[in-house]
Amino acid sequence: MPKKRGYHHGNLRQALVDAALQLIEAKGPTGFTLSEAAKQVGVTPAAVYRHFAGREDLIAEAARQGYEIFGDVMQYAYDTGQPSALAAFEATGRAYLAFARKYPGHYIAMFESGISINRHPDLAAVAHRARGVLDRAAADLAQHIPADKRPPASMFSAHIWALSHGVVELFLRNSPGTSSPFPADELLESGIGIYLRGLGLIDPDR
Amino acid sequence: MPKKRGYHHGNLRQALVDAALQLIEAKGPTGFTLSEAAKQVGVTPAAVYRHFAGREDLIAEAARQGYEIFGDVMQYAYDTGQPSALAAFEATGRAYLAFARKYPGHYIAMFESGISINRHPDLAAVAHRARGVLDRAAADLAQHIPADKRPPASMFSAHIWALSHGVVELFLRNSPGTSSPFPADELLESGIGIYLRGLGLIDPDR
DNA sequence: TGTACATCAGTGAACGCGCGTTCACTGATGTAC
DNA sequence: TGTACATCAGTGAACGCGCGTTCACTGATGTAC
Repeated sequence: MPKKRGYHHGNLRQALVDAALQLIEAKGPTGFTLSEAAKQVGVTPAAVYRHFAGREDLIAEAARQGYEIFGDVMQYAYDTGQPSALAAFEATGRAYLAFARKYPGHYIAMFESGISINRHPDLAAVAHRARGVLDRAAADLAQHIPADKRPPASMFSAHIWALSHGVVELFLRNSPGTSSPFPADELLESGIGIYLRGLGLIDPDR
Repeated sequence: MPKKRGYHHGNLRQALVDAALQLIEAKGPTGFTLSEAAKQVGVTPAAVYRHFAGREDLIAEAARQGYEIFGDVMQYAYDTGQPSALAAFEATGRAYLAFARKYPGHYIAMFESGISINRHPDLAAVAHRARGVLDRAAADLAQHIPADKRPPASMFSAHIWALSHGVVELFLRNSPGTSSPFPADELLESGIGIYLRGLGLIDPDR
């Protein structure tokens, strides 16, 4: 990160996004203000408008970058688990939590900032890509269930997505009075394990 | 609800809570402002301070009432399922979702308003009570698992809580680009079903 | 039943604040010749 | 290499706004005698 070089900043756009992420992480999506992000970067609030249409646009960009990273992380996890459908699926579940832990600012911008994903087409696209990885992992896994008792694959991914999201919201951060009884990873891991056993995909005695 | 009777309102305190809940439901926890709640009730912003210490105090009261209702709903569901531990457990899961659907304002105040539950002791107490019902249902259920392969009961309740919360956040409301593939109830119901099967508590062929 | 008075529950004006946003501007940078 | 000029990326002052909160006040209500 280059020191400020007088009048011109050099990479103000990204610096603003980074500042926004930092503020969001520190104070929540509400705590972040355009002016404060500008101040943190050492720039006048008006300068922001050279790069973004406004406050929401800046948050949207932060979220977009988050979905980009999220998609990559999920894809990498999926690839790592291959060729085992089971391993790939478990890996994506773990990756979800890892992402939330490692990129809390992005996570909040994506899921808790109240951003309307459908108002920014590119945001919707990149979000869809990330979601697609989990869907594919679920579809692969569904192949291993006898067709007659096979629930739709998108249902799996929805279940796992919901479980992961709930674990993050309730147990990763210190949410509503949650004196977390277990570490979040362990909770998610065991939850997914029991779920997969319920699908008949894991030996009950494993 | 009595018409405004001139100078004195009659039940301003509760009217303000109701207005806050309505605003929170309509615009999210951020959208709610003290002044607007006062205006909606037909009263000066200053009048609010006769009844609440300030903005956060008002939200806290809304959340408190939410936890009160939530606790009742969960308790009722638990009782309804008795004496079957399984039925009671499933009922509480369903009750979670029903509560979120029926009382969205309360739900948001409780879980998404960023309220710090530990700053208001009575809030913590009433939240703890609600949580306790789910814990008890899980403990009852754990009795039916052979002791040597029985995971701690608080883990169940955490799993179910997380799954329920995730379903609400992602699929009940129209959250981040969620073109919900399934109704939330169905999703939660099936998820819990698979989970319980994974615990060996439901016949695989049921 | 009537009156005096204490208490309660509002008013309305004012405040300071920080926000998002705009505007005309100017300093720095890049480029054509 | 040097100069003129267009373009870019900032400044800084100003704005209107609605917020949360305070204050001295006043109208309405309840109660004691």
